[in-house]
Amino acid sequence: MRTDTTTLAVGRSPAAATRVRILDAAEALFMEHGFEATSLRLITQAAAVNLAAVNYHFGTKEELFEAVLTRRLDPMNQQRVARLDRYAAAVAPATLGCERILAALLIPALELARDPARGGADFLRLVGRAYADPAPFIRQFLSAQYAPMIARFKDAFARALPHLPRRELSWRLHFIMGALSYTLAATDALRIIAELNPVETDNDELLLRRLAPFLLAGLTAPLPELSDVTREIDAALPPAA
Amino acid sequence: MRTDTTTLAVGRSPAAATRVRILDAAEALFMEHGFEATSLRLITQAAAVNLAAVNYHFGTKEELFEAVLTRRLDPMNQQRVARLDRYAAAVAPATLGCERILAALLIPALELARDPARGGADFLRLVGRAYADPAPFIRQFLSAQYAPMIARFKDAFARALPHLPRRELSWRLHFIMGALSYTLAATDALRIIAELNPVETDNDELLLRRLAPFLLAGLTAPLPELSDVTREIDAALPPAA
DNA sequence: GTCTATACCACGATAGAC
DNA sequence: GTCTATCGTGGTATAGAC
Repeated sequence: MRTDTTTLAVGRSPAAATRVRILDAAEALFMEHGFEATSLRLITQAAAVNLAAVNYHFGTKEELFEAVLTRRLDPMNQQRVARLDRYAAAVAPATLGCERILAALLIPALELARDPARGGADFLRLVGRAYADPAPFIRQFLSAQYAPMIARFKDAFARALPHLPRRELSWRLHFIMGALSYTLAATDALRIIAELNPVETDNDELLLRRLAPFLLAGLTAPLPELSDVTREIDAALPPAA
Repeated sequence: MRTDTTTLAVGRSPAAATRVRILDAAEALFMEHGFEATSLRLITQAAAVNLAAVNYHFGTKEELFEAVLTRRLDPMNQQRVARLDRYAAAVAPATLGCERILAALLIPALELARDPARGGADFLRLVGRAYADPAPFIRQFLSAQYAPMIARFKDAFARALPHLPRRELSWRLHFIMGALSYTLAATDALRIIAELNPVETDNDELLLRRLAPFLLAGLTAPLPELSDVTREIDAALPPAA
């Protein structure tokens, strides 16, 4: 039965090494081609293991995919929460600002992005894509994976923005995670925006540095009732039937 | 050969009707299960046509997918540009504000979202998912589909925000399209944010009304050099190797 | 426990008959 | 224009070797 040597597996025993070799090969191929477009036959061939080994160690292709994500995501989300706790401990109670909370959310992602041993920026792109995948198993998995971390950050933001209704905060946090995921996922979609001038294929680091102020402004924006855009929408669209 | 009765096809001749029946069935099934997870056998069965009819009328499954998107997206993007032109004509030259430009971008999407005959909100979700799809053919198709529209809006925003460097504007427009796409795509991912309290399964209309102020604030945010978040990132992360 | 060989059915695509 | 037959490849399951 599936030994719980998920991450350690230094590769002493060839037995445990099989599991890790599959994980590594699957990660690289999923990053390159996506989930659906990557066949188990390609993965097992790259890992130099038998096709049935995936079924034995992970069950299905979907469970293999979840294992690939968990291996990197779980530590990263723990780092996010740990950094949030560290920031909170360094200031007076309930005085932690939005800037540092947002930084606690982004910095561990940046650190992962510049660490090739953990997949680097390509792995974050994989996560971003998974975040928008229609497959129910992916959505459920990511929900469970992110829920505790998100809950912690939502509480922190709620304390930093006491005037903002909880409901509104939920939406804005949703937009933030969406913009972050999409930004990471759509590396080559930049051409949609910058048609000809080939923006230097920035590493995700610079990208996140540009994203942070954008997200911070949206997070601290006035309430939607006051916005000129919604007034414009109201003027153009009569109430729905 | 593929008759060019893409949209009309009122269904007089059974020949043209086949093409539209495939289009309708494919649209519904792609919306429900996504591109890869929808088989041609399921589509042709739902459309009550032969399996090979897809190959005859559209070529490949990919081209069928593009036809499904084009049928709705092309008119919507034309409406966006038309509305932008209308707004620009109503004010003095170079005085069109960000609010109305953003409204021109969002209102046609809202109109489509509340029109079941064009697929409604589910179709927008399909587009949002496609926007983050790793498949190269989808990215290329959407680039070509959106490029002219985006270019028009980028010019408009550039006039409204003369102080903002062009490069920075490109990034922010990228973030806006990302947040928009993701928000549309991740209808059920709301639970990631609002764990237990089941936010009313809002129609996309309310969702976009909440998104608009968020995007407007990000668009008009101070330059990244001034942000506290980037300073925080700088403090935590020494320059990359 | 770990791994392998192999069989199974569904998939996208196409050639050729009608 | 439409259909049937068929090909190569996909994920999955299992029987049995080490």
